[in-house]
Amino acid sequence: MPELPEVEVVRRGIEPYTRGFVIESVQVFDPRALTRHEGPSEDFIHRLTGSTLEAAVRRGKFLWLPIGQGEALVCHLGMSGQVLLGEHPDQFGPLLRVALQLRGPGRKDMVWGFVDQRLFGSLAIDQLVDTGVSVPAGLGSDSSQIPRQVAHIARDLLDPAVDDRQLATTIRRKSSGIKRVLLDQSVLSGVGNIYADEALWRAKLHYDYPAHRLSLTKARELLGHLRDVFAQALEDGGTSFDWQYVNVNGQSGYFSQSLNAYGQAGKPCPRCGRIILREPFMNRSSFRCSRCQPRPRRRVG
DNA sequence: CGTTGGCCCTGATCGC
DNA sequence: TGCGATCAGGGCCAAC
Repeated sequence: MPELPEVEVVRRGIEPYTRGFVIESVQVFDPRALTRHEGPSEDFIHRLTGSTLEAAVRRGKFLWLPIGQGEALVCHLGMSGQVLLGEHPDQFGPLLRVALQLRGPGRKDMVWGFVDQRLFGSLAIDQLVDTGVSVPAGLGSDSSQIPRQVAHIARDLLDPAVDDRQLATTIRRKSSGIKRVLLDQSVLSGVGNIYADEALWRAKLHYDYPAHRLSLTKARELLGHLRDVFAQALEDGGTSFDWQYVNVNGQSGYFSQSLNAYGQAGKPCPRCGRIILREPFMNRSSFRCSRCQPRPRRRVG
């Protein structure tokens, strides 16, 4: 379940193999991995073949690699996507959906493998459009251009252009529960189920706590917790909840060993010792401490 | 317009 | 051993 830290680990992993690397050939083993691409597989292959990668840029959970001509290869890992680097497509296993053969300047050839079990991830070629502001659109490039299909995605908490006070104000204008707001990629990006639960645990907030009832201070504190959780996960090389997430070198992350709430149902809260609960939330699960994160009371009147 | 609920997709795992 | 049920959840979109 790659979220911002895992995607950033992937970005850093592939970055040394982008600028100046030419895509010699493209193999699409399963066109369902191209659902974000407007057009058939042949179009994807044709537009990518012979192009030169310029950078590896990330905003939230979206990655894109500009290829010139105002276009970029856009990559979203979905739930189970992986980007693997190797020497031959055969080494990536049966879940390999797309392979790119790369030739680097003065280096031997290499293969970029897109592996995805559940097919929620995908690759696409998309037009780069102006964001309308001069600051970089994402991490990894100075360009202020962004793929059209990523334009509606908000900046993330590792983006220096994010103003916490302004973001906290935006959050406080929402009428939804706080977790739903954190997961809304048009408010802020990069947060998924795992890091939302971890940050809410640190902030001692229930997932249904109304966002508009947060004080400005509390909202900003929550953003700080999210940033801390991201930073710790990045240090650890990304969370790996199961074998599905492997970083670009094929190594599993291990932040999952330091999770306080997510996936800890039935275990004692590391802070107070009360049991961690698992509850249905938006067709998935939410984990919280039964004491530290009590269900909010209805406001009287 | 803001908000909300449901759907997509597959393979690992579990229970019988 | 076989097989159906269950589960994982990000992003999108229809509906309210």
